[in-house]
Amino acid sequence: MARPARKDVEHLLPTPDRIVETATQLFLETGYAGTSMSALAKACGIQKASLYHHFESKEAVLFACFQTGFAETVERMRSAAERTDLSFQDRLPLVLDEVYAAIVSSGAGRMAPVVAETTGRIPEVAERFNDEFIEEMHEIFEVFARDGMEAGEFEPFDLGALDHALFGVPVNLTLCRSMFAKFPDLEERYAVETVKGQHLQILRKLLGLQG
Amino acid sequence: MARPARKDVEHLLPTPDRIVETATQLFLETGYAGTSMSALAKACGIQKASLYHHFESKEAVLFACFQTGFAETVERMRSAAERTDLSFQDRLPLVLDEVYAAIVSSGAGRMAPVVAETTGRIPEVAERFNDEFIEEMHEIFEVFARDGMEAGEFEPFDLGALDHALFGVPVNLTLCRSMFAKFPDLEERYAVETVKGQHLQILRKLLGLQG
DNA sequence: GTCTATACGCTGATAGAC
DNA sequence: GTCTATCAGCGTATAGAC
Repeated sequence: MARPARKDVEHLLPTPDRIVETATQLFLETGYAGTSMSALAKACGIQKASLYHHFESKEAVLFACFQTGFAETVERMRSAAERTDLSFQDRLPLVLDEVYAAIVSSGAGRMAPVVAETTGRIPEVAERFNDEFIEEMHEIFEVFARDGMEAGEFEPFDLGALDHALFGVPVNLTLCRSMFAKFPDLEERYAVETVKGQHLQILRKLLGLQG
Repeated sequence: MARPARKDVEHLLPTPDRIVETATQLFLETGYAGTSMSALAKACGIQKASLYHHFESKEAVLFACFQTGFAETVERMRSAAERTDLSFQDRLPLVLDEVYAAIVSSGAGRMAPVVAETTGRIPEVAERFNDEFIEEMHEIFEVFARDGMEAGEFEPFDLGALDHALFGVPVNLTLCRSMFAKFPDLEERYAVETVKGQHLQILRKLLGLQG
């Protein structure tokens, strides 16, 4: 009996990319330890042994998941922060858009719980996550905020505090959206655009842009 | 040959409590799926089979970890928020102390990544976490903030936004402290008291208490 | 590059002695 | 209540045909 034909979607990406994308999804849903190579193979529509043709181990798959997207994400945020054709306060919502893309919507930031889960046994993941993602994002925003203050567009405010105010809200949102992913009212209670709007209010008030 | 004497510390708590406490610690460090019953037994200083005398399954241990402390934590926050002998602005740091205790220092909030990891297969955990912890904390703060505004002590500000400003910062801090637990400079970069102080600045500014 | 088949340790869980 | 001994099944990973 012939093997049933695969769905077209499985051929949209070369196998290694498809594995990484599928693995990312599964790690997000059930964690690293909770995702078996068998489950990954099945979700990819290939046999388990074929995984080992592309990646030498499960850890290698994890590393590959963290190799993707950091640089692009950081560069998108940098571009928004350096839009010198705009005033600082006009750049603020653009920067915020990139922060939410990076952390909540499509982003690397959603992997934070997986980093927490694996940091004990695979510390390299946490190191890369910190060096290539977190530190970069913080630095870009710090420069942006300080320049805005020096230009007199933003009221002076503690840069460290501002940093927490910027990243805390979307990180909390991502975690809630992950914890309550199965709740039917998720999109109501934790709507990205709504929270982003409220977050912008917060930042504008802290930077003295109100009124 | 005689079995080596146990350390005194293992006898400070009755066995079921010791199991729950040890399991909480292990779940925090290596996740639910990443923590085996053998590892738990060894960390408790008992045999694996003895675990099953006290808990009928691994899931039962997880539930027990989430049964502990929610009510007390919520009540401590409520007490702080309802200190009618103090002004609203004097209550604010006390409320913040309880929020940090609940989420960062000793708290139930540190289990959020475990909730995220298990919500797909064990949705009851996420439901309890939401109903008995998150929702309660939000409601207490919302009442506190609204009453403070109505009393004229706080400037009016969007309550939803304020909510994100309150919980985002400590949730982000907890997650960072979990991800970078092995970093030698953890206590420098992510010191609880420092962040709490910066967080208080943020809230005071949003509530119009500056100056 | 994908498959079938398999090695073998570890998993959650149980039986039954003490 | 704790132990030793054991189970079936699943975990990661490999061998070798096509």
